[in-house]
Amino acid sequence: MGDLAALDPEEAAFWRPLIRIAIVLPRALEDHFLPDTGLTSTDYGVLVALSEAPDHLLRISALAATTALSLSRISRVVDDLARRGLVEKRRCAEDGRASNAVLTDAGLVRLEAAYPGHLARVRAAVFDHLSAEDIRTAGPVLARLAAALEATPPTDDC
Amino acid sequence: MGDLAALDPEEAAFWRPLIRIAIVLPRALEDHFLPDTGLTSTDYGVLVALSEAPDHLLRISALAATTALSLSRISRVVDDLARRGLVEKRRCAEDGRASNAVLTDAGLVRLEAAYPGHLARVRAAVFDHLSAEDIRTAGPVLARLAAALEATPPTDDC
DNA sequence: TTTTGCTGGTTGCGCAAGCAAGCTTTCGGT
DNA sequence: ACCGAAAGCTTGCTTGCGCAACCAGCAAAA
Repeated sequence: MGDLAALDPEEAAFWRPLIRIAIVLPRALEDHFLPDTGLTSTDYGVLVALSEAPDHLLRISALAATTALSLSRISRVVDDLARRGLVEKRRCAEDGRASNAVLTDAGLVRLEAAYPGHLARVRAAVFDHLSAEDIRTAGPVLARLAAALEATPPTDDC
Repeated sequence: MGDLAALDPEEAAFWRPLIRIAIVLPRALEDHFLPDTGLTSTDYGVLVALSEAPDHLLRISALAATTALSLSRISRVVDDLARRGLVEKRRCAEDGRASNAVLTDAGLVRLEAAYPGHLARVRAAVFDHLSAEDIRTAGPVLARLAAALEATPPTDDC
């Protein structure tokens, strides 16, 4: 939703599409997740994060950070995935407060089954509409922006 | 959340930051809305849409489209804004089924009060971290992508 | 003019998600 | 060894949101 007046035209031409994408893209992908795979996009994100972790194992809190979800939400999502057998929840040996989530074989199978369809959706939604040149030029800019957003939390001044 | 394996490196370097931004950016902005302005970012979006419309007036359904929200959601949001006096809801004269939402003076005042703070947040979150060059090169790519996303709804094939 | 169907919007309900408070385990200081 | 504080979740409650079912007004056919 725009401000525009006080952004110069080039900023506005960057900003407008950006928030629009941020709003529309996730929904566009999400819509097909449950029907196609029996997984929420959140579920999928958790499974992906685990699949990329050493030993397919992550702390609950690490999972919250990498998925950008709250601790409370992750707690419930992991419980749910555990009940469905896609993940196992283990009390951490060296710290009795902590828990680890581990990807089960069933979870990996499920993830691999979901992957191709998801990839096809991503291509259809995004890459089919952009040239290689587009991707090469905009990629680094997006990377810088993403990095900046990750770093913001500390003491947000005015 | 990533796929990566089957995306080539440049695609992955575009995709990864993009979904991350789509997830993190809206939350980063949203967090300050309510405390700062007494408005949800959704409320704000509705007020902006009205402020840009001729006569500060839009059909409920048009509002749903421009804010990318469901009809049911918009219906409730507008009711709420109306109860708070920021918007007026009028039965449409030439079509008895339809309703129009009109921005009230109080609504405009509220919007103008919220604007500078929001703009500052946007600058702090986004533009402070990007060069003019970044904005100029990535803007058109984002515009193309946004346009493609708007156009997708009709019969999503494989 | 009545009936059938469509369009615009609203309401009932369920789900995802966050916040705040709570519980347990650990750690640092004494 | 003990006590207070902090870390790492978990649980209760509230909110934002969409879907599906619904109702009212219009429109086209009968």
